[in-house]
Amino acid sequence: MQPNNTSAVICRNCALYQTARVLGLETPDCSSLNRIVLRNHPVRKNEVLYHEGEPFRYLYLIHSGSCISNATMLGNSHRVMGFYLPGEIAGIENIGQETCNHTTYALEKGSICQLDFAALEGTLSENELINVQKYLLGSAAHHARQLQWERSLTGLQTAEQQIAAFLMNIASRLDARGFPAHQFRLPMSREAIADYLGLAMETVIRTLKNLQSRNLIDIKAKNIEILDESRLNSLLAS
Amino acid sequence: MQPNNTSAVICRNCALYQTARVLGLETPDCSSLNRIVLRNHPVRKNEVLYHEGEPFRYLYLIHSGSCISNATMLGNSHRVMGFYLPGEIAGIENIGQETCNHTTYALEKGSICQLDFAALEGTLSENELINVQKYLLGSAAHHARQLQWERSLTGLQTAEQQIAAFLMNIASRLDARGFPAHQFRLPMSREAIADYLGLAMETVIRTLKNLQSRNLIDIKAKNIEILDESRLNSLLAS
DNA sequence: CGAGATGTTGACGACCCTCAAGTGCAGTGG
DNA sequence: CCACTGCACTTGAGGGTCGTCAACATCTCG
Repeated sequence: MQPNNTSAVICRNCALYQTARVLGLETPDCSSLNRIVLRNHPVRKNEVLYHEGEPFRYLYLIHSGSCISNATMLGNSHRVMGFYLPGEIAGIENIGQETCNHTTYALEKGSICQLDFAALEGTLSENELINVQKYLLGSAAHHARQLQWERSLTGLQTAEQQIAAFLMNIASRLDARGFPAHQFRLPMSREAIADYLGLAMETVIRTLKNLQSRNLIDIKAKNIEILDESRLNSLLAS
Repeated sequence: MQPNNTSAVICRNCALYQTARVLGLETPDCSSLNRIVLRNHPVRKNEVLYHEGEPFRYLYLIHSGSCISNATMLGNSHRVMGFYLPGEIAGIENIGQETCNHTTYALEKGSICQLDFAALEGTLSENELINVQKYLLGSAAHHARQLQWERSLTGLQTAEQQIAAFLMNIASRLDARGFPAHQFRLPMSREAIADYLGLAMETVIRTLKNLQSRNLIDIKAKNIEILDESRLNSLLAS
């Protein structure tokens, strides 16, 4: 068997690598987590990670690809609750309750790590458990800050500001994991963006086109390039 | 000194009581937390718990009264980020970073418990620490779910739906801590509600008045009574 | 009691949603 | 290779909701 260099490199982009480091492992191959981690598992487009209402047990660390979360609202309508990009942890908001309250599935082909959260306690030493919990607590708090910031953007602002904020948000999250932040692919449909932001799909399209005509961004289908980050940012300062 | 019955009773309404239980204490007086907890500390109206940018160290468990969080946005404008009601934990979203990113102050006279988060690790036994971390992780995840739900309400809906959702949200949070959920006081100003929801203050006022004229709620100044919960809920199912 | 903060009401206009028609593109089968 | 079908996306016209502005009322507290 050849040395596991490739997955080691991939692992650096993902939250699991951080988790491994917290465990006191210096080797990035995460070997001593193998009992509770399903590593580098491929997922197909539209493959569901977890269903709304099913018992909560696993956290999913996105290696590559991206995911979308949907939830059922009052009146049985559905709503896009969020997106997970490479390196992020899907399912962390389920901690502390019996069942999952979103349905999360892959937007494109990719790979994930599956971490058996329920088995953490029985598997790790007390010291290891403290470190993993500390790490997850930090991640959950980070997630909450992220949501708080996003919540503060919706409603008050114009559609243009919301779209700009959405793009900057995706860019900064990609940047945080070492991916190119000025040229990337929006894996979700225009409709999903609209649903997520609470706008009409037509407004999303018109606004993107308008930003393009002013040379702030360049879009071709799902591929986006941020041409003038500072002007895009200054749109948010109202 | 007389037995500490009153604060023991108060303590049942607050997150600290839960924290004490996780620590394995059967007595609700939280006595063995005293080294890291400042208990039942009175706060005046407008008294600041923590400032944006100052080092993060404490969690604040609201005994009585309520708090509001503000944050500085791009362009030095300010925005209401959230409210904390009795029994909730202010500051939990700061975990994992060096500094606080909101300014949080009391909306009215009340009392709080201050928990020295930084000193948790050195003070508690490994087993106790695991339990406290587990509890805080659950609280942070709960907070994230709450924010996710709130985020999903803003933007898509009409002003009326947002106001209705806001009222139901406050009511359910009060209900969760054993307070009356159909008749309560809105401790924050109309302007703060508007800012929080991303609406104009005038819209908040007009919408509340409209709900009142349809006998869904009754308002006198800051005192609100929910007259028809089911119809109020059905507004959300669009 | 007076002054500033907070809350209320009305008129008008902009932004964005709705509805509807049309375009481009991917996958399928002939 | 080309129609065909379905879906995502695009574009246009019209109307409703809510923000802005301004005047006024009420509350709070020294």
